[in-house]
Formats: sequence, C-alpha cells, structure tokens
Amino acid sequence: MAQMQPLLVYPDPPPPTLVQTLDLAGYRWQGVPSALAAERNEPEEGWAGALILADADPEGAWAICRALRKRDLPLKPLLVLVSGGQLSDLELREDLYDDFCLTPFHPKEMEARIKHLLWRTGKGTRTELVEYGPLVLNLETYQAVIDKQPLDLTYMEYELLKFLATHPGKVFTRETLLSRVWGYEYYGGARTVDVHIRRLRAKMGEEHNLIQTVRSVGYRFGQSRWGT
Amino acid sequence: MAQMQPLLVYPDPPPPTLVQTLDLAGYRWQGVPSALAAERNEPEEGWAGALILADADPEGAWAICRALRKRDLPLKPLLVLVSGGQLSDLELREDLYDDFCLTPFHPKEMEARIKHLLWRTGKGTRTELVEYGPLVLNLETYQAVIDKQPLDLTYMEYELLKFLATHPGKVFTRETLLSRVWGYEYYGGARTVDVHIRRLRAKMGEEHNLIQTVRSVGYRFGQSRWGT
DNA sequence: CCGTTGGTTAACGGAGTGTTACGACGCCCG
DNA sequence: CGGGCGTCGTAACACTCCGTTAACCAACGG
Repeated sequence: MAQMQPLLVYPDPPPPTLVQTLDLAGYRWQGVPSALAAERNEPEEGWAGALILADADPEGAWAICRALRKRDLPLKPLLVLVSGGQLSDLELREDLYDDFCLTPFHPKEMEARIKHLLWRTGKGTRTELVEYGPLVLNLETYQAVIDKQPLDLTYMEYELLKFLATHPGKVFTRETLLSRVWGYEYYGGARTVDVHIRRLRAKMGEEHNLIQTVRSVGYRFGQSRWGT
Repeated sequence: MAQMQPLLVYPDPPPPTLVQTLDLAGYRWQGVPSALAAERNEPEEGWAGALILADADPEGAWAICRALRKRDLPLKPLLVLVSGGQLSDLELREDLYDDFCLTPFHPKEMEARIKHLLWRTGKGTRTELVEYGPLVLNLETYQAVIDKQPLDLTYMEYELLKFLATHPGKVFTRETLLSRVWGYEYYGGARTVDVHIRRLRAKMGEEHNLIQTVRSVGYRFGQSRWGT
C-alpha cells in the first residue's frame, strides 16, 4: 500500500479526522488548496484518486471536481464528502464524483469506500468512450468521430458535445448548459449557446440531426426512447 | 417516475424503513426471499438493480449477491446494506457489490446512492414520466406519446397537457388554467384556452376523448371519478 | 503580427401564439 | 314547440417572439 500513488485531498490542510483516517489506513496523500495547485503538484506517477471535502466550501469543492474531471479524463476516482444537507446537490452533479460519504464520517466506512473505489477503478470498468449512433467521442484523446470520419472540434465544441452526448434525450435550457458546460456562474448571453450549437451542427453533417432544438425550452441530443 | 425496471430487494419483506424510502422515492421494487425466487420472479424487462440487506442475515445476503453476480455478469448494480460491525466483511467481498450503505441509513443518502448507482451503470436516470391511459409524457425530454406514437406538441400545448394530466379528473376553469399554465399575471381572452384545447384534441386522435368539456365550467382531463 | 478560438450583436425568417369572427349546439323560457 | 341567448367548436388571420445565421470583435498563442 505504501508504494501506491498518493491521493489528492482538498482542502489543504484537511481536517484532523480525515488526516488520521488516511494515515491509519496507510495511504499516501497530499493536500492541495486549489485546482491549479492540484495540477502543479501532481506527482510523476499521477494521482491515485481524489478526496474532496465539500461541506465547508461547496462551490470551491465542486469547482475542483470539475477541473479534475476536465483535465485528466481517464477519470481519476473521485470521492466527495458532503454533509447531510448537501445530498440534494449530488443530484445535479452526477458526473462529478464516483462515490460520496456523509460527514461526519465513520473512519472505517471511509476506509472501505476508498478501498472499494480504488479497487473498482483498478479493474478498469470505466469507459472512456462515449458512443451514440454514428458518433464516437474518445475522452482520452479528445477526438471525435462521426461515421468513422474524424471531426475537428474546438475545445468548447467538444465539451458541449460531450455533455450533451452523455445525457442523450434530455432537454437542457441554455442557462443549464452555460452553467454545466462553461462552468459555475457564467455571465454572458445565452445566445452563445446557440452559436456553438450551430457550429457543432455545421461540423457534423446536416444529414444526422443529432441535436434538436426544443422551442422555448432548449436543446436535446439524440432521440429519446420513443422513436423519432 | 414509474416505467423503470423494478429493483430487487432482499429479504422479503424488507424492513419498513426501507420500504418507505423506496416508495417515497418512487421506485418500483419487489422483495424476494431467496436467490431462487430472484431468478423465478425476474420480470420480463429484468431487474434494474439489487438492494441486499446484509445486517440481519449476512450469510444469506452474501449468498444472494454471489448468485446474482454469477448469473448476470453484465453487472447489475448491486447495493448492500451493512451494519458498522460488518465493514470488515466488505474487504473480502470486493467483487460482490458495487456500493454499500451503513445501517441505520439516512433515507436521503440511500436515495442518492441508488440514483447514482443507476446512473453510473448507465441503466439510465429514472425518467420522470406522467402517464394516463395511452398517454405518456416524458418530462425531461419534453416528449409526448400516445398509443406508443410520438406527439408533436408545441411548448404551450405541452405545458397545458402536462398540467391537466397531472391533475386527472379535476375540472379547471379557463381562468384557473390561464393563471396556472400561462402565468399568474396573464391578461388575455379566455378563449385562448379553448383554442389550445382544440389543438390538443386534434393532435391526440379523436378516438380518445381524454379532455372533456364541462359546460359553463371548464375542462377536465381523464374520466371523473363518477364515471361518464 | 497573423490565425485560431470564443463570444457578441443584429437582421431575418418562421413557427407559435393569441385574437377574432362565425357557426353549431344545447338550454331556458315564453 | 320554437325563438333567443349563452357556451363551445372551428378556422382563419395577424403579430410576437424565438431560433437561425452571418458578420464582427476580442482574446489569446504562436
């Protein structure tokens, strides 16, 4: 266990109970104060996973999660600690964590969760491909392919398409897209979404209308389970 | 909210707290007393996942897990409930579960775990549906289906139908509909409602008269409780 | 510097919505 | 029994938004 890659822990320094739990269980770990620091201090071997405490500073914590998810997309296992009152937050951020634990936590439970999480992801059960019909997104290489032909997408276009494609059928308002794809509180015209949608549609041929507009509501990717 | 495959629950009957949690969250479920029963009672569509209570009868519970894992290896999500004292048991059975929860459990936590587990395994988020007879509204895709055939509704039509369908049997005056569907401060002719009702009726075939007019009062969706 | 990317603005076209008019139907009352 | 009145169904029409689109600008990074 000692020769494993270290765990990333936020915030820095972590609360004593967490420190104690991690040390007792024999994990190597390192606290980081920000997303930037997480990137800078990343060891040669990479992080084994991340523990994010979200009960003290939820916004900062989720920002870290987003940053981690965005950067190393062969996603590191990510465990968030939340208070009971934050359980409803989890619903909107399904894709930002792999497991969660309530605070105050039972040390044994935390240990078991970390262990199981590492085990789970070690088995490679994670998919780094997103597929929908003729579209394939390779999350590792940031490449998109449609009808076996590579798509040349910009960063934002890719992120937007990825988000939509991982929630097929569901309708999102422009505001939701702005907050979930662009990030936290984004101040800017909602028309930005329109334009990016348009550019996506242009790059993917017109023949497959994978992105549909739902008037007065927003946009939807793919068909839902009920046919056309 | 229905329309998802049911969850398998062991033992049968489950403790009241679990029943309450599942029912409140709107999950379909079925208790099974044994691995054999789980196989026999498996519905046509299959199980969405399994909830195994391991604190009362650990041996039986783990046996069930093993049986489930052996049979459908395209892993159904499997969540076990264990007491604090059983945490060490988990270590030896990493492969028999996908997530766990401590008993006594926090209902919200349980709900969040189930939801995340189903999301993770791609079994789909439990879609919020409104159903009445041949009509199904999918609230998150903004799609409507009648007799398995998609309906092409505009925004206002959809909102109106959604409102009516979520209050079956109840009669609403035009004024009420205007204020509840269009908005509280809406000022306009009451005939607007008529026209939208008409368009709805036209798009849904005439064969099902799901929307009835109550003369001098307003409109009602579905059959009143007094019969026709 | 120039090319790429991300975001804004404005004009345009059209679907969606609400209004109006008219006809049909039922109900009350003479 | 029949006229008159109120209510509802229907179609046509006009206007208002909304989404599309193109062009333009700003922020980078080489």
